[in-house]
Amino acid sequence: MEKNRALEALSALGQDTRLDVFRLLVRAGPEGKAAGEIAEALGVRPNTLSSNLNILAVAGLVRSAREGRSIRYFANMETMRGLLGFLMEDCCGGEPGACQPVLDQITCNC
Amino acid sequence: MEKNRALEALSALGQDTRLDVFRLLVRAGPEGKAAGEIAEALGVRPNTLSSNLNILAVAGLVRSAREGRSIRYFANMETMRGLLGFLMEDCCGGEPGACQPVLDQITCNC
DNA sequence: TCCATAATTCGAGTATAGTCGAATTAAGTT
DNA sequence: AACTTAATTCGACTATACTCGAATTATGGA
Repeated sequence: MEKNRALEALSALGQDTRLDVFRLLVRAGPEGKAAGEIAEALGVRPNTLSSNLNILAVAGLVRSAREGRSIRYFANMETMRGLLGFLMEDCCGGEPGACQPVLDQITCNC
Repeated sequence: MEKNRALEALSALGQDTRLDVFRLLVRAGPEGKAAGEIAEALGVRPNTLSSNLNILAVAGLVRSAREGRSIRYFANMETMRGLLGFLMEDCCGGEPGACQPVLDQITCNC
């Protein structure tokens, strides 16, 4: 991932509502959630949510698919992957092995 | 890492100059870099840099140590570790194993 | 002590981001 | 076609973030 894409993703996630939205979608998994469901779950107005969803979409962190009159949103793990990779680039500069403890931390319970 | 700390770190990194500073310090490794060196390397004014360094420090992403009349800054990998862990929390919601490709991506050349 | 250098703090100006109400588009229903 | 519901777009307002020049603090040297 190039720097500008990473920057876009980071600043997209660095905002209260959007971080909530993204995490909600990550937890929702491949089923995703409709915009209305997200709005209700998080207690944000539809138009505000729409604006934030768009920012996440432009950043590549979510994608959407129409489903009847709803639009369903999904977390895009591909971009997440690129972002984490970017953040760890050159992590060992000067001290080989410095990043191992960092990597060890990242485990999940699946 | 709790959400507010993650949010602080993400929005700190979601800004052009600060992302550059952080990555520079990550690459600098345990030797770190003096504020003046950073300012020169990135071509930012000392006071602007100072403000940005402070934001990174409050977010826990860098720490500093005085050295003569310079102040030397270091990337704080501990916080980085917490942040990555936070972002991957619940990553498998709904689809066990969904996060494995994400984790596989994060390797470094050390 | 006086001066020079490194970095920070302060205050102001500008730009950007976030939210809102209202209007609009899109899809399904009757 | 007229109506309802879901979501988005639009325009305006407010708050926050970023950067800057000037002044200040802190350290080391003459």
